[in-house]
Amino acid sequence: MSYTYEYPRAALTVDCVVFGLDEEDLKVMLIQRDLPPFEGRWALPGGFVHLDETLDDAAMRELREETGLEKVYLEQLYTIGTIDRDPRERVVTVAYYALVRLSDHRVQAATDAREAAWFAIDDLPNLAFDHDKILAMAHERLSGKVRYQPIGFELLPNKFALRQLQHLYEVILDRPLDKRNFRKKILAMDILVDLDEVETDVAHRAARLYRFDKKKYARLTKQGFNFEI
Amino acid sequence: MSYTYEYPRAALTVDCVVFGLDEEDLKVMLIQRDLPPFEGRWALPGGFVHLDETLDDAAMRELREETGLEKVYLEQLYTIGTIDRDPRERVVTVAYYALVRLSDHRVQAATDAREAAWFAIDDLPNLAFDHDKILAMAHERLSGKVRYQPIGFELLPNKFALRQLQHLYEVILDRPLDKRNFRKKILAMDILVDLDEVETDVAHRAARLYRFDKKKYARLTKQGFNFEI
DNA sequence: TAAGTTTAGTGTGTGCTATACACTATGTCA
DNA sequence: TGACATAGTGTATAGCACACACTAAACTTA
Repeated sequence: MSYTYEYPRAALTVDCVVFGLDEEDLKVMLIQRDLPPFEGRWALPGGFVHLDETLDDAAMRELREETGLEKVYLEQLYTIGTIDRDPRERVVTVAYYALVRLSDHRVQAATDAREAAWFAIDDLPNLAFDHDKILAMAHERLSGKVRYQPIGFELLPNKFALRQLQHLYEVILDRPLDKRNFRKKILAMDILVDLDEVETDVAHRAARLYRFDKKKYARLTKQGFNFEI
Repeated sequence: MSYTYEYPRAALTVDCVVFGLDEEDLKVMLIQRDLPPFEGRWALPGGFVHLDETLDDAAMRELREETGLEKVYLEQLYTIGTIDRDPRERVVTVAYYALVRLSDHRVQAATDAREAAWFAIDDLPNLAFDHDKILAMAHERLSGKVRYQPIGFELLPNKFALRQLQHLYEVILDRPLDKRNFRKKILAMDILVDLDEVETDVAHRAARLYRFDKKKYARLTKQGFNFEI
């Protein structure tokens, strides 16, 4: 089967920058290419957009197929149309970034035989295509957005301690935050639910657990409240 | 001439939301379609991406061809891949928004015979395709971005009075601002150059003229300064 | 030329918010 | 039971956001 058009057309792909957070670093999931070009190099998960799916759907499908991830927070980042970004032909890619809870989605192997792995954001391998640029753009967007949108919670387990939340912001914003001021600020927003539970299996005093209250946040937002760290 | 591919491909277009500001309102430039579908309806300027041009270039070219505008501030907005957004076939569009100085670019007729005209943002006609949604998205982006990036100056003449600048923010943010606080804030940023000139041909006390100092702004930004209105 | 009209241009006080900063409480482990 | 590790808490200060009203200057018109 083949398809013919009056004018030449670019191929359209999606690529995903998948962020995860562990006790140490901000991480990114990469897959190892098993085909030329850039065979053997690490790359962002992604692939061609089908004609019967939206761009968002394509991004989700590729994530599922290549990394086994499902139901993650996904947001469009930017569309890159540099002419020679793919050595084979003109390929325009719609870049997305995703936030996943490493605690839930334990480092899974890719379902379709390619190697998939997490890399610390400041210890990345050489990447295929212009994926380093896309990744840098995603990182920048995340750092910017996390301060005025409560998307950070997408990286934490549903139940989390305030220390974990603070750690998240310290890692993403790359600067230390004052514990007392941080707690004051976040609790004053009144968007967390105190679960009346504490951590278990920790070798020290256990911290209280909270969860992010999406509904309350939505309500407050309608009343003009602005999230900001 | 025709082009054949192994898999079907979406058509790729760019569409531009062009903002301008006059003494009254925030305006948008639209063109009247002279071909089906939506023949006769108003639409965003835009068209197909050629294979030998980047997306940015395509957006600039379409703007030039359809509205006569050149050297305007142009920024990518979002890529829309809804499946049935064009009744003919699958069309993915990369939306841009542009800011132009109405003072420089006097309302020009389109160069390629289509009608082009400015519309006040809150008095728009029915638009073709999903252009109303794209326009709303652009408006939202502009309102958000104008507060923490000095892009508003792209809508003003190079020499402007503080009243005009304040008016710009009042129109875009859709709320009144206090004159003294506004002046204090903007002058304290130290990103304007006092030109030691005054308005002419006004029927009242003439205001001093300023211009935005791009270089100074860049320098300050490197030192951690953050623009904010 | 005087009065009227229109916009330019200016300063202060008050309350809130950001920030800096250090100790006690509680649980685990040896 | 003592050492260790992290949880959890309050206050003081400085700077910033915001509210607020009058005088100055230029032109217009009677």
